[in-house]
Amino acid sequence: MPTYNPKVIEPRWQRFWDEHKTFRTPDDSPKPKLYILDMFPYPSGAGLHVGHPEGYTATDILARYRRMKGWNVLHPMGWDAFGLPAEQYAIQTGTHPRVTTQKNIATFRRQIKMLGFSYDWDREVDTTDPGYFKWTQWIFLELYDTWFDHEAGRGRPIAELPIPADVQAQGAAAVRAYVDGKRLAYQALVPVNWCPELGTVLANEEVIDGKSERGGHPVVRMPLRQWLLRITDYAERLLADLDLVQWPDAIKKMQRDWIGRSEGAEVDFPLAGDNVPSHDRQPTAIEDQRPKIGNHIRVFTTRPDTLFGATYMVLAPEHPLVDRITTPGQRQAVEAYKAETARKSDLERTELAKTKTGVFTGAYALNPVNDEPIPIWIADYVLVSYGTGAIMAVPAHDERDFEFAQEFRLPIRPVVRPPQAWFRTTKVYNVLARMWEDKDQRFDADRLANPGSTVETLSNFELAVVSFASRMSERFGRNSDKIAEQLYEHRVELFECFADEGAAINSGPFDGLATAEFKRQITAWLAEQGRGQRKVNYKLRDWLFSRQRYWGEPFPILHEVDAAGQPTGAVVPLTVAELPLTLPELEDYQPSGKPEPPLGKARDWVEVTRGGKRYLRETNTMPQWAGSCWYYLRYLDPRNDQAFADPARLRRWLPVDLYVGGAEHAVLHLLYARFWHKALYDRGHVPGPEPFLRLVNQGMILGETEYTAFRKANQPLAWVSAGEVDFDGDVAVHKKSGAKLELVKLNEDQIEKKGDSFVLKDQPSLRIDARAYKMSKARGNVINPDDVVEDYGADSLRLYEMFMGPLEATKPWSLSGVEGVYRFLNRVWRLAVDERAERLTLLDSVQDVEPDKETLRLVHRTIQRVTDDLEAMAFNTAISAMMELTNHLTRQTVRPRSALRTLVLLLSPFAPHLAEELWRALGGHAQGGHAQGGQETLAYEPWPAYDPALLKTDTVDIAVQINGKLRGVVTVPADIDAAGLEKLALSDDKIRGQLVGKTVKKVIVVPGKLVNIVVG
RNA sequence: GCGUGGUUAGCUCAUUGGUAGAGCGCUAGGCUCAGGACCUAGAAGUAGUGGGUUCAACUCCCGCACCACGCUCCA
Repeated sequence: MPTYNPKVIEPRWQRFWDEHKTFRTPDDSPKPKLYILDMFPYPSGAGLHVGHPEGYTATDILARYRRMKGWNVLHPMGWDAFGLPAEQYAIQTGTHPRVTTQKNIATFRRQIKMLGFSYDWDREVDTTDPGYFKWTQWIFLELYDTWFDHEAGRGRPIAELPIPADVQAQGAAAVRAYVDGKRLAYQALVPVNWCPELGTVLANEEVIDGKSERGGHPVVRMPLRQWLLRITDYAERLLADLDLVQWPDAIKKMQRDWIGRSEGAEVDFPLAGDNVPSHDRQPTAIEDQRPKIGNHIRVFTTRPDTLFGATYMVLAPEHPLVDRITTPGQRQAVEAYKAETARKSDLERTELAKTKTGVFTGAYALNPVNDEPIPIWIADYVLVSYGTGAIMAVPAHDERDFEFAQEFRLPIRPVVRPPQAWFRTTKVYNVLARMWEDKDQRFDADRLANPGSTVETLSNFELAVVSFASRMSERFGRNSDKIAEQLYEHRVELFECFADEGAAINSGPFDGLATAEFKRQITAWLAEQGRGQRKVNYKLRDWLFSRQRYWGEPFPILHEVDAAGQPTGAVVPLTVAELPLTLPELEDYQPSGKPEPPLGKARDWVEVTRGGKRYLRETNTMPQWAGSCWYYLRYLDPRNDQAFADPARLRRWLPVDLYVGGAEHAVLHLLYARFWHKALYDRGHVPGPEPFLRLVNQGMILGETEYTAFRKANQPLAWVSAGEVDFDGDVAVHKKSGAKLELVKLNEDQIEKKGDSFVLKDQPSLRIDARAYKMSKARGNVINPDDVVEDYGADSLRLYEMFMGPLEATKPWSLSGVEGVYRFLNRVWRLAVDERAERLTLLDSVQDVEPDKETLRLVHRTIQRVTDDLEAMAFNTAISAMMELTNHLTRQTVRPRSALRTLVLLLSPFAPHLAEELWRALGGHAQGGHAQGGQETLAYEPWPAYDPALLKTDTVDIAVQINGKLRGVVTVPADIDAAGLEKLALSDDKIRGQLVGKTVKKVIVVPGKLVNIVVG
């Protein structure tokens, strides 16, 4: 056993930590608290991936480090175990998802424990455990019981919702509808992303380019009754409170973009003519989700200052007004266009956006600022889901409207005068400049007067500019700025679209106003006239919260039915005492192929009679996000069956001090969790407004770098250089010929670096492709952590994952890198242990002596570097520092025990098994007796401290530059002053020789660093 | 198309505007029957590219190229 054998020591220490509950976290410790959280995994059937241990190792290192620094660290782990794969497996095999899930959890738990993480396993949670989802359901009921008071800016109990008198007057049903329309959890008939393949609807966020995020199945849109969560009510606070957290700027930006706040105005354009039905009915609560219907078209604009430039309007093809306003003559064209749009997937709608399409409805609206009739079109570049689903088009000042107007020859009216700087970048300005110069007489007035001579030398564009400019020059001379301005006002079609801010023109009484001021005034005017109002719009949509699946949390909701079995619309929530509502057992999990949830098959479960009334249970289930929205709260009190967590514990541990996970959750999970947290906060259940104080995203780990050469198919010698190839990782195409090329995978020893690319060793003129790819089964480059642990041990895997590079970076896996850190751990082992001994014995060279000066300095320097690097989460450089110290100590024939003990403590958060073993060999704790785990573990040893006085050296090497070029190095006492340093540098033989015959103009002295002599 | 981050030794990365470094890998020698491991020594750099600021630029500013990630008709 004297050689380093992770297979023996790692399981032994894991058992030790388990049996002694070394990492159990007391809730009542006097030490300062620290909550270090990992994003818990979805336990898939494929087992742990090397990406998981990356973040988990980083947090484990910090947790272990902080414990040694005297903090009471909460570091838990659990399972996000509801979700599609287990259910898909059930459909295929008939195995209950619970069985599959428990099996997968067992695998994940084994794999994670095998890596020696210091979790408090007494706090393990599982989102599929009824004891857990009881409280997921409870939180849903809290949301159901909450409305958002926009005046107060916070959620309040539904009992406090004021009911308007006119609603009250309409009776109980109206009041119920009104209240239900205000709840944070509400039902609506909404167009959903129905995925026939998966048998479920998906959230917008789960649909990418018209396909499901998981599996890439096609998605179609259809209306369905759904549960939604009113996250949009919290948009403002979700945005503002980003200022309260220490997250990467990139993630904050992604959340801001996702919320997509824009300020502007809603403006009503009255419909012109008599093609509008005069009756106007109250929209129902469900219709309230859709654009307003009335005798006007309501639009949202961020540029109300351009209202005078609105020359047409566009409705989304799905806009409810379309059918009502379309004139008989246009109906056929409109219907055809609508059908065409409906056929297109979202992907096609955006990809084919190169040329704008649309159809005139035949109807007109009146511009509210000047009562001018403008045509109403439909076009798919207007989205029904954003704003009001309708726009006013200002082609002069909006790129999309500009393109559309050009396509359909609609009028363009400039209402904003661009600044001079912009004019100077235009083609018009360029023509004007050439016209004044007129080197080649092309713009000569006499020749212009004679049409025959100009046609072939001037383009139509030039001709238009020139003819207008020559008239203008009577008034403005050769002032291009003035003339361009005039041209813009009268011949705007000669310009590109200008979408920025400027001064108002062609806007009646508002002419001359700057954009910002114009916006203020026109918005006030619109409000006064009852034609519009200030409006803040969000890209964020309400959160579609139901899934037509089996393996998810059932909604704790009953729908009342009448004697005929038809729903009355009344909804009754379960009481807390009735929770958890568990899933019924099913015979089969096969989706029906229709959007009816599988739970509907469990009739006994669905049909409920209470108090003489009949009810049906809600058969939708919650999405996977639900359980992960609040798991960090449950860790604080995982077995509590009276509350989701004890308030005192919530106060003690929140917020999470550090949250580490993949950037793929940058928007969805983190936004949803923040939303729930804020709702809970408003209802007084959690102590602060934000759940996660600090967030760090680990980067992705790619497969090993692959080297690929290309050659023409069936021509073994017809190589093609990588520069001439379009290669996406799978298919290579010859740029010139368009021919598909054959790929040849190369080994590292077949290639070499030449310049900034790799070439074939045998044929150095042939460049090859070198890149690393995402790990995937299809590519066959997946690394299994089990294999790495089997071959090198958990400590090597941990250390390597941290040594690969900065935590946040994307980086390729390298087997030789793993071997490198494994050899490093072997060297550390051999620093202390006699490999030839039968039992664990220290080498004779390990002695109780004072370290020499250099060793002592290096030890303290290493403590400083490792400590600073840990604070900065720069694990890779910390490891590098320990390697340097190890290499130094290896060279010593006498190794001071104290130096080794320090190294072992520094290394212990990274490679805890090896460190524990060596710590024990080196004598363990001097006094003995620890609060937790006894004296036999180093887990609570004080972290080494360094003495700044010991970091200093007696002498330093100073660079001497002449005119900024290094010309010599002088060794001087470390504490020399500037004057002394200058004198020493100037008197250095080498430097004196260089200065012969030159005048010293200036000497720059930076004590401790360098001397720069500037000569003439 | 827009935004963010990046480009330093073969690889992965360090480098408060002041002498370009580390680890791994590589090469040679030692040890070994040999290989591996180990020990010793060594080579390896126009800091992507072009400008600017400065006594001095890898570092600050601007342009370009390439890579990664995010957003993408959001009115």
